[in-house]
Amino acid sequence: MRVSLNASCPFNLDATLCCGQVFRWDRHDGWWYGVTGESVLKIRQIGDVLEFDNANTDFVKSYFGLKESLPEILSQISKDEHIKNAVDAFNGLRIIHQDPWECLISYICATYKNISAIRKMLFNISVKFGEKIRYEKYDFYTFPTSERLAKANIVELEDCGLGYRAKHLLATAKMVYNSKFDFEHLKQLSYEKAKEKLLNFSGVGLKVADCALLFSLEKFEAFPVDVWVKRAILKHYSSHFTKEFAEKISGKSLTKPEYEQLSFFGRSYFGKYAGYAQEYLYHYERMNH
DNA sequence: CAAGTGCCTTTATC
DNA sequence: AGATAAAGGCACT
Repeated sequence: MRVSLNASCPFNLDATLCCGQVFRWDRHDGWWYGVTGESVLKIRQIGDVLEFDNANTDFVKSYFGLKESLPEILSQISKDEHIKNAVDAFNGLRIIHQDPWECLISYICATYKNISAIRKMLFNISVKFGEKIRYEKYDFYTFPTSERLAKANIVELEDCGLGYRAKHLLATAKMVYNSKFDFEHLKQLSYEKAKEKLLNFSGVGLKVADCALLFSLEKFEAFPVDVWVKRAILKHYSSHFTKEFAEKISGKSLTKPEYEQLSFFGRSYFGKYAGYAQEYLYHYERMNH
């Protein structure tokens, strides 16, 4: 399948898959392979042409956020020179519409880990608890269902390299499975209400909730603040805070009120697409630190 | 090479 | 309410 992207629909597949929002995509021979739902999606971008196999066009457009008007979003968040530089560097980076269950579990695993470690944990979980799919010459695994993870035992999960995250993952899987939790319903709630619901899960604090809201529940005002975003804010937006506050939060992890303050700054300064600004700042900071 | 640091933080306990 | 310590393990220096 081929789709031509016109000038009003900028897209950068590599940046979108490399910027650390998703963890289960791999590149082989110039093509990206990832499991979405029950099947493997194979995709590459040559110039303004998107080529893919094993998926329909509507799904691809919706998964990669191609239905949002990126030029409109980028013009809304381009409030200053620094964000404009980040946007220019990675123009076409889009927020992926991930599966909410997989996204929540991924970011529970992500606490206090780096991206390569997160990828390993999620790979291990998928191999052990997911279904194998053979596609071309590679093996892939579906992301395990809440039922499968709810029925796992804690040692099996720890063996996936999860450490203390194993108990949070298990507790959340049990809550989701036993209550038949409806993630789709969260999309209809306000950012605040949906966040409140997510915070009830074990292993889900402000940062993890913001990631799930932004990357899978279409709450584009969510502004997750991790160490990289904190650094970017201190470097380029410190004038929005007192000198004492900036000094206090540098070089240590954030307390709850400190997190709230930074995240609130992001939402009010960048507006309703603050999450896009966050992702450009995050990626730009990581690539240029 | 050993040891230290950092990692897309949350929770339990004061 | 708000601060503090503890919680895998691995990659990188």
